[in-house]
This record gives sequence, C-alpha cells and structure tokens, in this order.
Amino acid sequence: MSRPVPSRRQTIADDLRHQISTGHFKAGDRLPSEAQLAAHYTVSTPTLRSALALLEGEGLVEKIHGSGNFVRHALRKITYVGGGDAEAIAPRGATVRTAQLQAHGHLADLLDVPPLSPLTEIIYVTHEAKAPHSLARIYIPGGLTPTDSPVGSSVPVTIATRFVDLRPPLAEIQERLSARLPTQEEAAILRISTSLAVLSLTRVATDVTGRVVEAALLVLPGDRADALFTTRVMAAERSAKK
Amino acid sequence: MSRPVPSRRQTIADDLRHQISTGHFKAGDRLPSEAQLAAHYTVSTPTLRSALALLEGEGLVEKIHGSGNFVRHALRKITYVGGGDAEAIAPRGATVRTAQLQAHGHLADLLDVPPLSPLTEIIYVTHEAKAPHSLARIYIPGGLTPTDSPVGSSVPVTIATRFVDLRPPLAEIQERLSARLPTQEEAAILRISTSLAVLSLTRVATDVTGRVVEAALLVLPGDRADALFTTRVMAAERSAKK
DNA sequence: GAGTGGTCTAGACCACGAG
DNA sequence: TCGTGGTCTAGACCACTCA
Repeated sequence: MSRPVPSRRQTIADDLRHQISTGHFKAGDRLPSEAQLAAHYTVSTPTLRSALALLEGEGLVEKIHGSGNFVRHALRKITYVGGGDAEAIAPRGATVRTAQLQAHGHLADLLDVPPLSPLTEIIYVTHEAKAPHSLARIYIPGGLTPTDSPVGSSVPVTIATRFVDLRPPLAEIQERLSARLPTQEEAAILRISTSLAVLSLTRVATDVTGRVVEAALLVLPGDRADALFTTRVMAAERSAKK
Repeated sequence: MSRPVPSRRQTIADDLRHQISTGHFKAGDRLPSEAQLAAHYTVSTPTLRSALALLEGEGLVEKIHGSGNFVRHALRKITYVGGGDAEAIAPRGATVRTAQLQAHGHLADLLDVPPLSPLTEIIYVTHEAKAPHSLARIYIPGGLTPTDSPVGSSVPVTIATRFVDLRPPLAEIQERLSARLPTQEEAAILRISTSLAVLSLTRVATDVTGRVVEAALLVLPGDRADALFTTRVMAAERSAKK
C-alpha cells in the first residue's frame, strides 16, 4: 500500500506528457535537445534520458539518433478484426517482399509440413501517413501458391481475401495472440522503441482436408493497434454445453 | 542494414540468459548481488543494472528490493481461450475482492449504462504455484447480479460459466485485445516488471435484448499467457461473402 | 564540423528487507 | 544494523545526421 515516491524521472515524464497533450509540443515537433531539457529540469542527462524512455515506451516520442527527439503523430487506432475478416488491416500503402525458402523448425511445425519443405514467404509492411503500421510475415506451403497469386503484385490484396475462392474450402482459422516487446529488427521496421509493447498474432488457416493453407505472423504496435474478436452465441451451442 | 554493435548491456544480458537457460542459475535462485556481478563483468553498476532490466522485461528475472535478483520460475504458458470458453483461465487459486460502486466515464461506456449507475465489481487474481497469473476486473450492472451469485463465495466460478443459465440468453461476446506495458499497480499485483508487456483484454458480453451483461478487463503477463481464438468457417458463410 | 543522441563510468546517497 | 537494490550525478567518449 505504499504511495509510490514520485521520482524525478516520473515527474519530468509527466510534465513532458502534459506539454505534449496540451499541444505545447505538437505532433512532428522536435523536442529541445536532451542537454537543454536536462538543464531546464536541472537533472543530469541520464536522468532526463530515462524520462524520455518512458515516453518512448508509450509511443509518444520517437528518438532519431543524431537528429533529436520527436513527438510522434497522433495515432489513429487500427483495429485488426479476427475471424478471417481481416479487411480492417487493409494497407493504404504497403511494401512487399517475397521469397522462396525452406521450412525450418518453428515454421515447419506451424504449417504442419516436413522440415525443409519449400514455402513462399510474403512480407507486408503496411503504412499509414508515412508511418509503418504493421508487419506481417505470411508463409504459404509450396505447391499451394497459385501462379496468379498476388506475389509481386504492386497492389497487394488484403490478407484474407485470398481465401474466398480457395479450391479446397477453408475450414478453420486459428489466431493466437500474445504481448511482448519487439525484437530489434521489428522495432526498426516499425520505427518504434524496443520498449513499446507489440501485439503478436499468429494465424493459421486450415482447409477442410485439414491441411494448413497459410500461416501468418503479424506484429502490431501496441500503441496504435488492437484486435477485435466477436463471437455470436447460437442457441444450439448454448444448450449443447454441459 | 547496420549490424547492431553488441553493447556491454546486451553481452551481459546474453551471458546471464545463457547461464539461466543452461541451469547454472536455477529457478528461484538468487543471483549474485549487483555489485558482485558488476565486478565480475568489470562494468559499472548502472550498466549491469541495465542488463538486468532486459532480463526483467523478458520475465526471466524478478527484482526484490532489499533482497536481490531472483530467477523466476519456469513459466507454464496459460492460454486464454476466447469466444466464451474461458475455462482455460480457471484459477487454481484466486483471491477475490468485490465492491459496489458507481459507473464512471469509461465503465459507463463499456456497460452502456448511464453514468453513476450502480454496478458490482469483482476482482480476481488467479495464482499458480504462489505466483500471480492473471488479473481480472469484472463489472456487472446493478440489478443484474443475482443474490445467489458467486460474489463472496470462497470458490469462485470460472469466468464464463455464469452465463450458461443466464435468463435472457447470451447473444454476443466481444473481445478486444491490446498489448501494452502494465501500470505500476498492475505490475505490483502480478509481481512483474513494469517493462514486461501485458496482454490487455476487454470483454463485453451482451444478451439477446442487446443489454450488456458483463464487462471484464483482463490483464495477462505477456511472458506466460497468450490468447487463442478459433473460428470455424461455415460453408454458408463462405458463399455469403461477396 | 557542429550538434545530436548512445553508451558507459565511478562514484554518492536513499529506501527497503531480514536478522 | 547491514546488505541489498533504487535513484541520481557530472562528467567522458563514441556514433550518427545534416549542412
């Protein structure tokens, strides 16, 4: 029940947060240099930097080495809609990279294929207003990729629409979510701090024959994305439960 | 494309991580004091502490002020199953606290009731092997709480079972997930670092009349919990989509 | 090259926990 | 009380960006 002692770090972070929220510092603005801020608050640079680290972890500030600390643009929340209706995550702009590779341990498990099986990797980085918004790595077992697939297309389809006319019909989509900090690589791609939590989503789609049609690894910045799942409870289901 | 320069912090964190994973330091063990570790790696204490902070953020180490740094117990992954089948989160041990309060801004919105409406708050903290595992805050609109409800019961029911025999049948469950860092309060309750990401889940259950029956705010430590959603695609649904 | 952030040092002093 | 972690200082030196 201890009242947390307000540390200088917290006090400074609170003040800066307030100045950002009141528009004293606007989105895109560069903050004063760390040395100036440290002088202003009469603290040492490490202390001031630790205050900035808090704001970074909240997604309010982006540090750019050699340039300064910038107020991040207001975050329009993106909602990932689960259950196959992934239209909501449709990219306004996206960079794509595709590659052919062989399944290794973890991927082979996910796709339920033997190790070293060929598969296609598609990497999407969706953008919104110049800022990266989500990172998706999609894996499709070799032999399943139709030649008229969006691979290489300049206007990638939304993630789920590919399934609409799937030959063996799609039967099940499993989505597993967890929260974690990004890897250094993910943080770099999404241009977020390594201390900003991300929503990690692993989606596995299976057709009626039980074969895995696609595995997707999505990484969404926690400050500007969430995931929504809606379950309609049928009367039949309800009584069926013991 | 810069190869990240291995900092001392990273190097030390990697080494300690390795020593933990190889069992050199076992679960529950106390690590040498920070001063000793700093001497061993010939770095200053702040540097060593920043290395420990990385391990904290991964859930490998728990700091206890005045006592030392301890290796956290191996994490059995808990899977929260979405869609109303929340049995998987059934507590082995749970502390419960209930209160009557009035809906304020955010809660009133969630529950779709007027501000200041009475409601019941139930707080669960599930445990597993002495370690807190999840934090759930459940809100039920006043007038809906049956007197034979589990409030005050010493063996709380699992979160979803209450709905099985609901008078106006349950119609829909909406679950919204996001990733973030815990508040100081949440970190204290769950005994995790404030730099360990948590999965934040907001669940709203609605009955067939459109009335909100329950709103639940769950907080799950990212290192030992994930959420799973399974969607079965019906043939009818598939063709219905344009 | 000037200015910025990134990392690290070698301490000091305070707060907490257990005996 | 003593050993532990928590916070902070006042620098140093390096790496990056941009004019």
